[in-house]
Amino acid sequence: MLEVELRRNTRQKRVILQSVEQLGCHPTAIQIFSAVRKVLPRTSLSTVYRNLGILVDQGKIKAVKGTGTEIHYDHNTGEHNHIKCKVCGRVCDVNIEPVDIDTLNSEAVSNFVVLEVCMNILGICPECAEQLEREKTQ
Amino acid sequence: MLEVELRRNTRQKRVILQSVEQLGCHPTAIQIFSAVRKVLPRTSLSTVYRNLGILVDQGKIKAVKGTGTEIHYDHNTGEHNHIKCKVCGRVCDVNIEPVDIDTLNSEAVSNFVVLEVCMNILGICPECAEQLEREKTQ
DNA sequence: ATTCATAATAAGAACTATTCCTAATATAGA
DNA sequence: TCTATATTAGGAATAGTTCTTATTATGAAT
Repeated sequence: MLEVELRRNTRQKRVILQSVEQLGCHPTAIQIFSAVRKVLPRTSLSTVYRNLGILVDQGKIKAVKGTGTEIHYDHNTGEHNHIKCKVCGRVCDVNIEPVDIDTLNSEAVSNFVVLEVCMNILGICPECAEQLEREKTQ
Repeated sequence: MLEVELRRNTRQKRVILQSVEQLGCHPTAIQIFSAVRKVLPRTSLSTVYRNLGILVDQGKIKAVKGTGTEIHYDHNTGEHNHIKCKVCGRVCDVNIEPVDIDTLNSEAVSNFVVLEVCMNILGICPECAEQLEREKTQ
Protein backbone atom coordinates (compact mmCIF):
# COMPACT_ATOMS: atom_id res chain seq x y z
CA MET A 1 0.00 0.00 0.00
CA LEU A 2 1.50 3.34 -1.08
CA GLU A 3 1.88 5.96 1.57
CA VAL A 4 -0.27 8.78 0.33
CA GLU A 5 1.04 12.24 0.94
CA LEU A 6 -1.96 14.01 2.33
CA ARG A 7 -2.27 17.46 0.90
CA ARG A 8 -5.32 19.28 2.06
CA ASN A 9 -7.20 21.45 -0.33
CA THR A 10 -7.52 24.63 1.67
CA ARG A 11 -9.33 27.80 0.74
CA GLN A 12 -6.10 29.74 1.08
CA LYS A 13 -4.25 27.51 -1.36
CA ARG A 14 -7.04 27.73 -3.93
CA VAL A 15 -7.24 31.52 -3.71
CA ILE A 16 -3.46 31.88 -3.86
CA LEU A 17 -3.22 29.84 -7.09
CA GLN A 18 -6.18 31.75 -8.50
CA SER A 19 -4.50 35.07 -7.66
CA VAL A 20 -1.26 34.13 -9.42
CA GLU A 21 -3.30 33.19 -12.49
CA GLN A 22 -5.50 36.25 -12.46
CA LEU A 23 -2.88 38.86 -11.57
CA GLY A 24 -1.11 37.73 -14.72
CA CYS A 25 2.07 39.73 -15.09
CA HIS A 26 4.43 37.96 -12.64
CA PRO A 27 3.29 39.19 -9.23
CA THR A 28 5.50 39.18 -6.15
CA ALA A 29 4.52 37.49 -2.87
CA ILE A 30 3.32 40.82 -1.47
CA GLN A 31 1.14 41.53 -4.50
CA ILE A 32 -0.35 38.04 -4.26
CA PHE A 33 -0.81 38.57 -0.52
CA SER A 34 -2.90 41.70 -1.00
CA ALA A 35 -4.97 40.10 -3.75
CA VAL A 36 -5.66 37.09 -1.53
CA ARG A 37 -6.56 39.35 1.39
CA LYS A 38 -9.42 40.85 -0.62
CA VAL A 39 -11.03 37.41 -0.65
CA LEU A 40 -9.71 36.00 2.64
CA PRO A 41 -8.84 39.01 4.80
CA ARG A 42 -7.20 37.04 7.62
CA THR A 43 -4.64 35.29 5.43
CA SER A 44 -1.09 35.67 6.67
CA LEU A 45 1.99 36.37 4.59
CA SER A 46 3.69 33.18 5.74
CA THR A 47 0.73 31.18 4.43
CA VAL A 48 1.20 32.85 1.05
CA TYR A 49 4.90 32.02 0.98
CA ARG A 50 4.35 28.42 2.11
CA ASN A 51 1.68 27.75 -0.48
CA LEU A 52 3.66 29.44 -3.25
CA GLY A 53 6.47 27.03 -2.38
CA ILE A 54 4.11 24.06 -2.54
CA LEU A 55 2.63 25.21 -5.86
CA VAL A 56 6.15 25.59 -7.29
CA ASP A 57 7.05 22.07 -6.07
CA GLN A 58 3.91 20.71 -7.68
CA GLY A 59 4.85 22.42 -10.94
CA LYS A 60 1.68 24.48 -11.00
CA ILE A 61 3.54 27.78 -11.05
CA LYS A 62 7.14 28.89 -11.51
CA ALA A 63 9.33 31.09 -9.33
CA VAL A 64 11.19 33.77 -11.28
CA LYS A 65 14.39 34.58 -9.43
CA GLY A 66 17.38 36.71 -10.29
CA THR A 67 15.47 39.75 -11.51
CA GLY A 68 16.30 41.68 -8.35
CA THR A 69 15.77 41.18 -4.65
CA GLU A 70 12.22 39.89 -4.95
CA ILE A 71 10.90 36.59 -6.26
CA HIS A 72 8.18 36.89 -8.91
CA TYR A 73 5.68 34.11 -9.56
CA ASP A 74 4.59 32.95 -13.00
CA HIS A 75 1.51 30.93 -13.94
CA ASN A 76 3.12 30.19 -17.30
CA THR A 77 5.20 27.12 -16.53
CA GLY A 78 6.55 26.73 -20.07
CA GLU A 79 10.19 27.56 -20.77
CA HIS A 80 10.69 31.24 -21.47
CA ASN A 81 12.75 34.19 -20.29
CA HIS A 82 11.88 37.48 -18.62
CA ILE A 83 12.58 41.15 -18.88
CA LYS A 84 12.29 43.57 -15.97
CA CYS A 85 11.53 47.27 -16.21
CA LYS A 86 14.22 49.27 -14.44
CA VAL A 87 11.72 52.05 -13.70
CA CYS A 88 8.46 50.41 -12.55
CA GLY A 89 9.89 47.00 -11.71
CA ARG A 90 7.36 44.88 -13.55
CA VAL A 91 8.44 41.65 -15.16
CA CYS A 92 7.25 40.54 -18.60
CA ASP A 93 7.70 37.47 -20.75
CA VAL A 94 10.26 37.49 -23.50
CA ASN A 95 10.57 35.14 -26.42
CA ILE A 96 14.17 34.70 -27.36
CA GLU A 97 15.42 31.25 -28.16
CA PRO A 98 16.48 29.69 -24.85
CA VAL A 99 20.08 28.56 -24.44
CA ASP A 100 20.31 24.80 -24.69
CA ILE A 101 21.73 23.17 -21.58
CA ASP A 102 22.95 20.08 -23.42
CA THR A 103 24.92 22.28 -25.81
CA LEU A 104 26.52 24.09 -22.87
CA ASN A 105 27.40 20.75 -21.29
CA SER A 106 28.97 19.43 -24.50
CA GLU A 107 31.04 22.62 -24.64
CA ALA A 108 32.24 21.82 -21.10
CA VAL A 109 31.55 25.27 -19.70
CA SER A 110 34.28 25.81 -17.07
CA ASN A 111 34.10 22.01 -16.58
CA PHE A 112 30.89 22.51 -14.64
CA VAL A 113 27.88 20.23 -14.97
CA VAL A 114 25.34 22.77 -16.18
CA LEU A 115 21.89 22.41 -14.61
CA GLU A 116 19.98 25.60 -15.32
CA VAL A 117 20.40 28.65 -17.49
CA CYS A 118 18.40 31.76 -16.97
CA MET A 119 18.60 34.94 -18.97
CA ASN A 120 17.92 38.10 -17.00
CA ILE A 121 17.16 41.10 -19.11
CA LEU A 122 16.83 44.62 -17.76
CA GLY A 123 15.22 47.40 -19.73
CA ILE A 124 12.57 50.09 -19.81
CA CYS A 125 8.98 49.16 -20.57
CA PRO A 126 7.03 51.03 -23.30
CA GLU A 127 4.91 52.91 -20.76
CA CYS A 128 7.85 54.12 -18.69
CA ALA A 129 9.86 54.97 -21.83
CA GLU A 130 6.99 57.13 -23.06
CA GLN A 131 6.65 58.79 -19.67
CA LEU A 132 10.38 59.59 -19.58
CA GLU A 133 10.19 61.00 -23.11
CA ARG A 134 7.29 63.22 -22.09
CA GLU A 135 9.19 64.55 -19.07
CA LYS A 136 12.24 65.31 -21.19
CA THR A 137 10.44 67.36 -23.83
CA GLN A 138 8.41 69.49 -21.45
CA MET B 1 35.64 76.60 -12.72
CA LEU B 2 34.58 73.01 -12.42
CA GLU B 3 33.39 71.78 -9.08
CA VAL B 4 35.73 68.95 -8.20
CA GLU B 5 34.19 65.95 -6.50
CA LEU B 6 36.60 65.29 -3.66
CA ARG B 7 37.21 61.60 -3.17
CA ARG B 8 39.67 60.82 -0.45
CA ASN B 9 42.13 58.02 -0.91
CA THR B 10 41.67 56.11 2.32
CA ARG B 11 43.52 53.06 3.52
CA GLN B 12 40.25 51.17 3.75
CA LYS B 13 39.36 51.88 0.12
CA ARG B 14 42.80 50.79 -1.09
CA VAL B 15 42.75 47.55 0.90
CA ILE B 16 39.18 46.77 -0.20
CA LEU B 17 40.08 47.11 -3.90
CA GLN B 18 43.25 45.09 -3.33
CA SER B 19 41.24 42.34 -1.63
CA VAL B 20 38.77 42.06 -4.50
CA GLU B 21 41.70 41.74 -6.88
CA GLN B 22 43.66 39.25 -4.79
CA LEU B 23 40.76 37.05 -3.66
CA GLY B 24 40.11 36.48 -7.34
CA CYS B 25 37.13 34.20 -7.68
CA HIS B 26 34.19 36.60 -7.16
CA PRO B 27 34.14 37.16 -3.41
CA THR B 28 31.07 38.30 -1.51
CA ALA B 29 31.02 41.35 0.77
CA ILE B 30 31.56 39.15 3.82
CA GLN B 31 34.56 37.40 2.27
CA ILE B 32 36.06 40.77 1.34
CA PHE B 33 35.28 42.02 4.84
CA SER B 34 37.28 39.23 6.51
CA ALA B 35 40.18 39.65 4.08
CA VAL B 36 40.28 43.39 4.78
CA ARG B 37 40.11 42.80 8.55
CA LYS B 38 43.38 40.86 8.41
CA VAL B 39 45.08 44.07 7.30
CA LEU B 40 42.87 46.67 9.01
CA PRO B 41 41.21 44.86 11.94
CA ARG B 42 38.86 47.69 12.87
CA THR B 43 37.22 47.99 9.47
CA SER B 44 33.44 47.83 9.62
CA LEU B 45 31.15 45.95 7.26
CA SER B 46 29.33 49.13 6.26
CA THR B 47 32.64 50.63 5.15
CA VAL B 48 33.20 47.60 2.95
CA TYR B 49 29.74 47.93 1.39
CA ARG B 50 30.07 51.69 0.90
CA ASN B 51 33.45 51.39 -0.79
CA LEU B 52 32.38 48.46 -2.94
CA GLY B 53 29.54 50.68 -4.16
CA ILE B 54 31.96 53.51 -4.93
CA LEU B 55 34.36 51.17 -6.74
CA VAL B 56 31.47 49.82 -8.83
CA ASP B 57 30.38 53.40 -9.66
CA GLN B 58 33.94 54.24 -10.69
CA GLY B 59 33.99 51.17 -12.92
CA LYS B 60 36.95 49.65 -11.09
CA ILE B 61 35.04 46.47 -10.19
CA LYS B 62 31.73 44.91 -11.18
CA ALA B 63 28.85 43.69 -9.01
CA VAL B 64 27.59 40.25 -10.00
CA LYS B 65 23.92 40.05 -9.07
CA GLY B 66 21.26 37.47 -9.77
CA THR B 67 23.27 34.40 -8.81
CA GLY B 68 21.38 34.03 -5.55
CA THR B 69 20.71 36.21 -2.55
CA GLU B 70 24.26 37.53 -2.27
CA ILE B 71 26.12 40.02 -4.42
CA HIS B 72 29.52 38.86 -5.68
CA TYR B 73 32.24 41.28 -6.72
CA ASP B 74 34.43 40.89 -9.79
CA HIS B 75 37.73 42.59 -10.56
CA ASN B 76 37.34 41.58 -14.20
CA THR B 77 35.25 44.44 -15.59
CA GLY B 78 35.14 43.07 -19.14
CA GLU B 79 31.88 41.63 -20.47
CA HIS B 80 31.44 37.99 -19.52
CA ASN B 81 28.96 35.70 -17.83
CA HIS B 82 29.04 33.60 -14.68
CA ILE B 83 28.26 30.14 -13.44
CA LYS B 84 27.48 29.32 -9.83
CA CYS B 85 28.02 25.99 -8.12
CA LYS B 86 24.81 24.76 -6.54
CA VAL B 87 26.78 22.85 -3.91
CA CYS B 88 29.60 25.10 -2.69
CA GLY B 89 28.20 28.40 -3.95
CA ARG B 90 31.28 29.71 -5.68
CA VAL B 91 30.97 31.76 -8.82
CA CYS B 92 33.24 31.34 -11.83
CA ASP B 93 33.67 33.07 -15.15
CA VAL B 94 32.13 31.55 -18.23
CA ASN B 95 32.92 32.26 -21.82
CA ILE B 96 29.86 31.88 -23.93
CA GLU B 97 29.21 34.47 -26.57
CA PRO B 98 27.27 37.28 -24.86
CA VAL B 99 23.84 38.15 -26.17
CA ASP B 100 24.01 41.34 -28.19
CA ILE B 101 21.86 44.11 -26.76
CA ASP B 102 21.54 45.94 -30.08
CA THR B 103 20.22 42.77 -31.70
CA LEU B 104 17.63 42.38 -28.95
CA ASN B 105 16.62 46.02 -29.40
CA SER B 106 16.24 45.64 -33.16
CA GLU B 107 14.04 42.61 -32.51
CA ALA B 108 11.89 44.87 -30.27
CA VAL B 109 11.79 42.48 -27.35
CA SER B 110 8.37 43.03 -25.76
CA ASN B 111 8.73 46.63 -26.99
CA PHE B 112 11.14 47.25 -24.13
CA VAL B 113 14.29 49.34 -24.49
CA VAL B 114 16.84 46.68 -23.56
CA LEU B 115 19.66 47.92 -21.33
CA GLU B 116 21.39 44.88 -19.89
CA VAL B 117 21.40 41.16 -20.46
CA CYS B 118 22.87 38.79 -17.99
CA MET B 119 23.02 35.04 -18.23
CA ASN B 120 22.83 33.23 -14.92
CA ILE B 121 24.00 29.67 -15.07
CA LEU B 122 23.65 27.19 -12.24
CA GLY B 123 25.61 23.97 -12.12
CA ILE B 124 28.02 21.80 -10.18
CA CYS B 125 31.71 22.61 -10.16
CA PRO B 126 34.28 19.90 -10.99
CA GLU B 127 35.40 19.55 -7.36
CA CYS B 128 31.88 19.13 -5.98
CA ALA B 129 30.92 16.78 -8.84
CA GLU B 130 33.89 14.57 -8.03
CA GLN B 131 33.05 14.62 -4.33
CA LEU B 132 29.45 13.61 -5.04
CA GLU B 133 30.65 10.82 -7.30
CA ARG B 134 32.96 9.53 -4.58
CA GLU B 135 30.12 9.52 -2.03
CA LYS B 136 27.85 7.64 -4.41
CA THR B 137 30.26 4.79 -5.17
CA GLN B 138 31.35 4.14 -1.59
C1' DA C 1 54.57 71.66 9.71
C1' DT C 2 49.95 73.20 11.32
C1' DT C 3 45.31 74.25 10.76
C1' DC C 4 40.81 73.18 9.38
C1' DA C 5 36.62 71.97 6.59
C1' DT C 6 34.56 68.02 5.61
C1' DA C 7 34.84 63.21 3.50
C1' DA C 8 35.00 58.89 5.39
C1' DT C 9 34.91 55.88 9.25
C1' DA C 10 33.15 52.46 13.12
C1' DA C 11 29.38 50.79 15.28
C1' DG C 12 25.18 49.46 15.28
C1' DA C 13 20.21 50.40 14.16
C1' DA C 14 16.95 49.84 10.46
C1' DC C 15 15.17 47.74 6.49
C1' DT C 16 13.53 44.16 3.08
C1' DA C 17 12.41 39.80 1.61
C1' DT C 18 11.93 35.42 3.21
C1' DT C 19 11.78 31.49 6.42
C1' DC C 20 10.85 29.51 10.83
C1' DC C 21 8.13 28.59 15.16
C1' DT C 22 3.99 27.56 17.87
C1' DA C 23 -0.53 27.38 19.61
C1' DA C 24 -5.02 27.36 17.47
C1' DT C 25 -7.94 25.92 13.58
C1' DA C 26 -10.04 23.35 9.86
C1' DT C 27 -9.81 19.52 6.64
C1' DA C 28 -10.98 14.93 5.19
C1' DG C 29 -11.04 10.06 6.22
C1' DA C 30 -13.36 6.84 9.39
C1' DT D 1 -20.09 13.44 13.94
C1' DC D 2 -15.57 12.36 15.56
C1' DT D 3 -10.73 12.68 15.32
C1' DA D 4 -5.88 12.78 13.79
C1' DT D 5 -3.13 15.92 11.98
C1' DA D 6 -2.12 19.14 8.02
C1' DT D 7 -2.51 23.85 7.76
C1' DT D 8 -3.20 28.26 9.52
C1' DA D 9 -2.39 33.16 11.78
C1' DG D 10 0.65 35.74 14.00
C1' DG D 11 4.81 37.03 14.96
C1' DA D 12 9.80 36.07 15.86
C1' DA D 13 14.05 35.08 13.49
C1' DT D 14 17.30 35.33 9.75
C1' DA D 15 20.29 37.06 5.91
C1' DG D 16 22.02 40.48 3.23
C1' DT D 17 22.26 45.16 2.61
C1' DT D 18 21.56 50.11 3.56
C1' DC D 19 21.15 53.95 6.66
C1' DT D 20 22.34 57.00 10.77
C1' DT D 21 25.41 59.47 13.74
C1' DA D 22 29.11 60.83 16.51
C1' DT D 23 34.02 60.47 15.75
C1' DT D 24 38.24 60.29 12.98
C1' DA D 25 41.47 61.28 9.41
C1' DT D 26 42.41 63.16 4.79
C1' DG D 27 44.41 66.67 2.05
C1' DA D 28 44.10 71.59 0.59
C1' DA D 29 45.34 75.94 2.29
C1' DT D 30 47.89 78.34 5.20
